Amino acid sequence: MVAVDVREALLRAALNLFAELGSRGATTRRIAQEAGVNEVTLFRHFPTKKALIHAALHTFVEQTPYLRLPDVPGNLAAELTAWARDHHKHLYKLRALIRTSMGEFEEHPDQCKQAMCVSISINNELTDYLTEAQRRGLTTAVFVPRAAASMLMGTLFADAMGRDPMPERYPYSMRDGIDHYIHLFLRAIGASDASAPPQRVNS
Amino acid sequence: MVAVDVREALLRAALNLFAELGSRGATTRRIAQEAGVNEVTLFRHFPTKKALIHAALHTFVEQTPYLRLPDVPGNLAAELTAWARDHHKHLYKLRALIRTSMGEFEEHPDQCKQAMCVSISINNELTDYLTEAQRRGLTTAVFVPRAAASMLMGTLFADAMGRDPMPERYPYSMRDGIDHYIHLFLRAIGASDASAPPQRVNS
DNA sequence: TCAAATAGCAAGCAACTACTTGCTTTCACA
DNA sequence: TGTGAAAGCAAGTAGTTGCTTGCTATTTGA
Repeated sequence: MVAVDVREALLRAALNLFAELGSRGATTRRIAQEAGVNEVTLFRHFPTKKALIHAALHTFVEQTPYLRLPDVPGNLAAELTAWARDHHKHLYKLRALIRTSMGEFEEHPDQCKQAMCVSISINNELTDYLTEAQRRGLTTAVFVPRAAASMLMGTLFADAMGRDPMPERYPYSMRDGIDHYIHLFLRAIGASDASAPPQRVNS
Repeated sequence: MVAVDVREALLRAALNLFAELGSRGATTRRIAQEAGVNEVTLFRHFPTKKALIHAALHTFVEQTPYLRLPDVPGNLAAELTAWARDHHKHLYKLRALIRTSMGEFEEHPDQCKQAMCVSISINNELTDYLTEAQRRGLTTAVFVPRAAASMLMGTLFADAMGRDPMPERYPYSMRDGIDHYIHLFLRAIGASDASAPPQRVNS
């Protein structure tokens, strides 16, 4: 096993164990074991456990891709539905990591902010998209784009985070849920084609 | 100091330290110190640390009051605004505890569910309220009450949890934010008085 | 006033933590 | 074939963890 493999194995193991057990629970012994590597080797690649976890979060965040919204809004219903599905899928896949990071905000605010910075740029992008839609007259209602963006993202976020701790709150499937949310959202911003009840959209 | 005081001091200290440091960080030494009590005394009141934290969450959850929605919906805008303000205030006050509980879901799912059960009943109550509003013709749009309830609660939840880790995403005040959310929400469900832009409402 | 309940205190337990040291093994590459 | 980088391994550091033991001081209620 060459050096770069060991490093990557350690980063991946650290990320997985951090997501599952938090930074206190992700011990150097466990990380090394999960990476299939001796614990001493861990300390030869990273000076401290803190540095390892920081690096794990950093490289993960910077590798994370996400679906971009069009610069020029066209079909709001179609574009927002596709975007919401992708964003929700992404949040749901990373739910353990996100929950753990947020849970450690009091103790390690910088580490938490590091993990959350993706969400900030996505929020900015959605805000820009809604502002542009508004400017082009694709929406008829009066609303504050940033607040509307927070509403839609907050809805998707809460759904993705709350689905397994509170299944009672989400008796519908993810797909149906997103259709409902988008339908409500389109009417909230006065998008013209929001009059019909939500229909299945093939993606 | 009589026995009941010691017990309550321990419960309160355990809750605070759990919210701040998680169950791994809330050590029995620290809890005892915060409660102004000897560590041995802690183990005389609670058999294990686990039992103490469980009891702390349990008594806290069952003491938590929350503003009820009217059984019979009248003025949707006024009632939902008052409710949303109260609910958001509550979430924001408990943000550290909620974040920590959710962060430990992978490791202690039952403990997390225990803390989240309040949110489930609130969700049920809001769903009932919206169903009744729909039945009485106070809303003109077609929507699924449970999904709408999740949307509003999700929005408030994400705002309360994300405000301090991501201030960039919430450049408006809590009060203004809630006004915007409610305005959007009322139009989403087709509440008749949702045509005007959001105005300050004295509470 | 006396006994029972409850607290404090000092000490210690075994297990685990992050991290180190010294030495040996493996292996690509020149 | 030999050399240097990188890995493994056994052991040990000092500190922390949940929890216990044995004993003493204080309070409380009959």
